[in-house]
Amino acid sequence: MTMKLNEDMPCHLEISEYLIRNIQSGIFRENEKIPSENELCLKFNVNRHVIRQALTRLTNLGWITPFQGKGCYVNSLQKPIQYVLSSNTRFSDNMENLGVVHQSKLLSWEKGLPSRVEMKNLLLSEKQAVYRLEILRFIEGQPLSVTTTVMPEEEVPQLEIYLQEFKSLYQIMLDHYQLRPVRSRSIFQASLPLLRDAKVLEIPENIPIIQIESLMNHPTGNSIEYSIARIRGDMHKCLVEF
Amino acid sequence: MTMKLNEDMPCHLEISEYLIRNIQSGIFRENEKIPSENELCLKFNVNRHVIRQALTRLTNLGWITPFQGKGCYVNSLQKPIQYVLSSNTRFSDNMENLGVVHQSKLLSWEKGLPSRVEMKNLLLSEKQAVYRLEILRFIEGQPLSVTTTVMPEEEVPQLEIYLQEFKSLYQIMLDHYQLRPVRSRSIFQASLPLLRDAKVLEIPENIPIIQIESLMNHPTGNSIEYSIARIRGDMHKCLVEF
DNA sequence: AAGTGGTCTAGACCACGGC
DNA sequence: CCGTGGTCTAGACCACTTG
Repeated sequence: MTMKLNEDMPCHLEISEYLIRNIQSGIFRENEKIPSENELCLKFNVNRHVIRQALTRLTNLGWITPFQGKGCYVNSLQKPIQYVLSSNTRFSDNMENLGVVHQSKLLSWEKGLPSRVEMKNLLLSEKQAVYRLEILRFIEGQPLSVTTTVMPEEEVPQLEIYLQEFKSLYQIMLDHYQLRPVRSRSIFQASLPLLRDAKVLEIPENIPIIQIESLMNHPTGNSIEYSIARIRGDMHKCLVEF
Repeated sequence: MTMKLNEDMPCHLEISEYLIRNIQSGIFRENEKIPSENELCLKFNVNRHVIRQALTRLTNLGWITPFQGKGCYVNSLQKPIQYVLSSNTRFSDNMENLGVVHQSKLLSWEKGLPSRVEMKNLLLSEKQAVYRLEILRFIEGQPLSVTTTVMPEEEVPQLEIYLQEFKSLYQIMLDHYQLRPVRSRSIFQASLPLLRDAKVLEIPENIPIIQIESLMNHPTGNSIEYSIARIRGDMHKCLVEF
């Protein structure tokens, strides 16, 4: 059973639009396999290369994920979690409030001298060491975000001791340093992930992420934490109230 | 002069990485042409199709833009404008403060009944009509964002009169209705543009955008403006202070 | 007319997954 | 083993830009 196509649009675009409509209308269902490349070749009576062009577009736009040897599967469409950003909220609080299963994992950490940007944001001299942490956060078992967090050593001396059994940065700061940082500003930007971030987030490199650069202060005033979070755009919304 | 390639990576990936490095290091300069497909075929001694795969990736990641009959040109890398979002700032104010040349254009408008979402946000009944505006904003002559703005008719009766010579929505509200809306909340999300938005923004459909859904109130309390802005991620940062 | 990118065909071999 | 997607070749014609 072959399928006719219009003639004003390139064939591969026509086919990708057709497939997208089929996903949107639920004919191809979430997490299920779409027809194989060969089947689509027969259906549309075109060369396999044309089908592959169409499927590449669907992959890039985040509709499907191809698996070698298995087929192309429709991505489960995320209903983004709504995170409330205010001066006092942190990741764990938000997820607790939403009743969402969450988890943090320390990917890596280092102690070193601050970069120019870090010096500027944390008001440090070039000799004041900082801790730099890479934290991966999950909700419902899925990677949601990677965050680079930088703190002056003098605020959290010997932090490595408490990193052995890392569960929540907030908890460490509270339990061992009596610190309760307050958000002073955040900067939002949409972008594409770096290859490294795309890998740990388990997404293709074409999926947009929201980057949130934040500065957290002591309640009394001085900056103690500078972080850059890269968050899957399709899993996350961020609400700010004024 | 041909070029050797490693063997552990697919050839097209290898080539696209090579080209990206060349752009990053400035060997291929901003707004200049990169070698043609045929030249690259000779250089790497591969089929044209392989080169096209590599160039497709570069296009999708926003490095180059192809022009039929001319060649592929390196995109000018944007330094994103930093917009301050607070309860009182609007587009014009921000751009004035930054000393940036800006402009707004009314793409279309309509008067109609509110959707369910609009009713919920603006606290309207299903019989209360709304004005719906599509506004395109430019900075330095380049399209930056498309915004859909919805306002109850009763707040801005006979708005169409003032839309004839549209320059700034804020100005119209202030001059003709003595309204000075205040931002009550915004929701941020990174996503890909709809085809329609990609066209008016003059970007490929793979470039991430930040979507900002805002609710603006009367200083006294009730909601008077509900808007959804879609903004080029590479041209825009949004700062929120707490 | 020559060169560029855009589309499409036909066919080959490989790597991977599941039966 | 077969079917799947991933890579690559060789060649064709078209649409568009430039000289």
